[in-house]
Amino acid sequence: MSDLNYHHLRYFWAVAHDGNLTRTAERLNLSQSALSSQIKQLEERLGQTLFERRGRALHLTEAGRIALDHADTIFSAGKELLDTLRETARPARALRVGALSTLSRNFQITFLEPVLGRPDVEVILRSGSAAELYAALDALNLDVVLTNTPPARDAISPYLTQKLADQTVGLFGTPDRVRGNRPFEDLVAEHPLILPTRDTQIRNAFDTLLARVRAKPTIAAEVDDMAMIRLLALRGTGLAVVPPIVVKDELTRGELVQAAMLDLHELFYAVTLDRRYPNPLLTELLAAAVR
Amino acid sequence: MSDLNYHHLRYFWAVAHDGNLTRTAERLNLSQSALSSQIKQLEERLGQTLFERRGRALHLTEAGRIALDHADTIFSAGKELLDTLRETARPARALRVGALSTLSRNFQITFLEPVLGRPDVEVILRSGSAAELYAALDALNLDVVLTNTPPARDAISPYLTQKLADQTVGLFGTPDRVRGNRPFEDLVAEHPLILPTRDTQIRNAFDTLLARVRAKPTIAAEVDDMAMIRLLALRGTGLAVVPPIVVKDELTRGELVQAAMLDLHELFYAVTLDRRYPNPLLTELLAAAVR
DNA sequence: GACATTCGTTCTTTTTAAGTGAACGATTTA
DNA sequence: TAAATCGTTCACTTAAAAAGAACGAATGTC
Repeated sequence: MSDLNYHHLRYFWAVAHDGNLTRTAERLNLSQSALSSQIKQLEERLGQTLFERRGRALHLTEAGRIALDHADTIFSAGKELLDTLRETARPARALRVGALSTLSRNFQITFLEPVLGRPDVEVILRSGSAAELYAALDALNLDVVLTNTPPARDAISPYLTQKLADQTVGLFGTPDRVRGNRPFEDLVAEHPLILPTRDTQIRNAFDTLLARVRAKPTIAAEVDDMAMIRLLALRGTGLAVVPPIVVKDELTRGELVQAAMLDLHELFYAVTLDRRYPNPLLTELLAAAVR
Repeated sequence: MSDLNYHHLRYFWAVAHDGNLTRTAERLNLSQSALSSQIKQLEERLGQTLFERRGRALHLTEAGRIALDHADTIFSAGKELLDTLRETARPARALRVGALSTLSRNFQITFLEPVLGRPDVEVILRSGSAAELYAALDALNLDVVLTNTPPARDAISPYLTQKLADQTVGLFGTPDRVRGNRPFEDLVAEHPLILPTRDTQIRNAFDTLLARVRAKPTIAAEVDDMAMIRLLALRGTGLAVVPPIVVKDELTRGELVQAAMLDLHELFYAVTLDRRYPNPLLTELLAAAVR
């Protein structure tokens, strides 16, 4: 049975990360001597010096580096224990969701529906750019990021990406603009288009489709916000290139109609960190989304 | 900064694994009340009960299970820290090698050469059957297992297998037995053979070769020990089917000569566990072996 | 080079946490 | 039903953590 003193190890860990004993002591509201003597005791217990005293500075020895690696493991697990129990203990359990600013609100609502309105669940929704959202996910400030552009996949990626939905993309416009059943080529030749901006998968696929039929349409707008695309279509600016969920309500009310369905798909993803103890609410939502 | 008390957590961890507070106290040479009051303090710090008191027994709550999982992580990292530093601190650093009993000693020496004779390195060599060696590897009593038969590969295998050498197999005999340049079919028809036992890759491949030339040789011996094959060849019992490294010295001294080289290969492997902090000596050896 | 400042270490004393043993209540066992 | 067992609480004792002063060595400034 180990009799490592974890209290001493934590002081070592704090000093090792800071590199200066006096400053660490101030930060922890301790005297220098408390730190100094307890790190010394740890060194005696381990049978090796962890710091090389060069001048007034402390430099990690090889043994110190080994100890620091293990201490990182130990104290991050300790932090995660506190965080997890803090959440478990809350009367209202929290689910923190980040969504790309440009992502359909209807889609977000549909995804969150299983937990919305429950008295024991607090949903915290944040929107932002991909970079902002992934930073927050990394900092454990978000449980999940909803996006239509998954992060790059490589061997060292800390992310888990789950596909939630696959929406066929269509052309939509006001009833006066959309008459009868017209071929795609004619539609894009006749009507100005309201397109997503270039850095989206829909846009890329759409441009490919245009190239294939050698079309050179008038582009009325390029917008990075689905809600704005919807509003522009509603005021008659042109035909919108979006998944139907974006304009669901307007379709129901007959304010917008479908001009054509395209052989294009927008995919929706949930991106999470591979956490040892994932938020149970999230597990629940992801399970519901794939049914 | 976390202010979790790891000393309290360790007591909780010990009781949780044992399931009985009194027995745990005895084992740790403490009073019951020391355990009871410190676990109570931990519960207060965490804001949740970790044990449900049913009758006189303690049962883990959900929070208790979460805490136990994290504690397992924490204290196994703590143990590994102690183990690692204990090894690092030894004046003679240890490398524990297991080798299949039947494996060429010359090969073993060649592999270990970079660390043999160094004053700061102690090499511990064990031989045994595959099953014995893998059990010792699993129990962390060995750093590496040298073998000519790698373990089965599957997704949950804890082993890392590295190929070290690829030796072409030949026929070897005493000079009086080996005259001129004879075809393989003639050699095996004329001379009794000294073969590895059936459960080896060499033997399997050799039997296939025999079948291909429709040969029915006289088998003088089937041996599971390379050193014994060498001795039998030396005393003129027949032609030995082995990689040259097995009879390296005898070839140099002219006590044995090569009758033929075969289109057969014996592979040598190093098998290790995927450890977070591998023995540096081993890392060094494996790097040298592939150069 | 002289002097001032800064950093970490050591020592003694004070404060806080860990541990003991007795008493007790609740549960289990025979 | 009585005895045994288990965990909890309390008052007290022991051990560990922490403070503050003194000090030596290194670093920085003029």
